[in-house]
Amino acid sequence: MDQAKALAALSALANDTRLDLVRRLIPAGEKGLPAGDIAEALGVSASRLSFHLSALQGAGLVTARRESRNVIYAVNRGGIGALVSYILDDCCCADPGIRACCAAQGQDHGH
Amino acid sequence: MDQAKALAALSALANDTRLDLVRRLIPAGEKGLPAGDIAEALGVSASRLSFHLSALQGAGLVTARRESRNVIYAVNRGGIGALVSYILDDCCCADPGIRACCAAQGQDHGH
DNA sequence: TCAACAGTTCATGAGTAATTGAATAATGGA
DNA sequence: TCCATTATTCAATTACTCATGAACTGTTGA
Repeated sequence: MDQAKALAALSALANDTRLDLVRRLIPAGEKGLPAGDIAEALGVSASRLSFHLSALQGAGLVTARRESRNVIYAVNRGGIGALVSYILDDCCCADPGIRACCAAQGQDHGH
Repeated sequence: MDQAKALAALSALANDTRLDLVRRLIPAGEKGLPAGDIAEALGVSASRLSFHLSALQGAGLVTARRESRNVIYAVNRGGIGALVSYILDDCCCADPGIRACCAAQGQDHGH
């Protein structure tokens, strides 16, 4: 991942609706969710949802596939992982302090 | 970290100049760097630099302290760590696939 | 083929972010 | 005190992001 792609991914995540969107898609895993279901769950208009989903898709954070009338969106774990790696390794020069700091939170005693 | 703070941090990182800024500040550690040195290193005007540094500071990603005529900026490892934790744990529901995916890159065989 | 359904795209307008250069602090030395 | 240094703030401009609703595309079943 280069800086341009990282920037696209960061910009994609830097939005309330899109952060909610990712949070909804994660539990659905590879199976994904139809756009309509997501729209209803989040209480967001279809066009607005489409706008935000394509932002996430353009940034490589979600995938889309058509199934009959529905378009199914699923989170792209690799894309999110690559972004986190970029932040930790490229941007933060693999600083051990930062990695330790966020590894700690992920386990038990979140500070 | 709540979503509003995560959003502020993501927005702060979602910018070319500010990403470069973080990359410059990391090696300097707690000691930090004077604004003027950073401006020169990045080839950015003083006012523009000040603008971007205060964006990072507002998001809790860097700290600033005055030392005589200089203002010294240093990266806030805890702030960046908290953001990464938020992405991995809150937003991605601690999905093991994503954490594995970015832990792998940080070690040896980055895919 | 026609109508209903599921999503996307487009046009508009409102709000926000970024760049530039000039003006304004704040500090330290002569 | 006066001046040079260092950095921030302000005003103006430009560009971008987002929300909204209408129009459009693609798909299915009657």
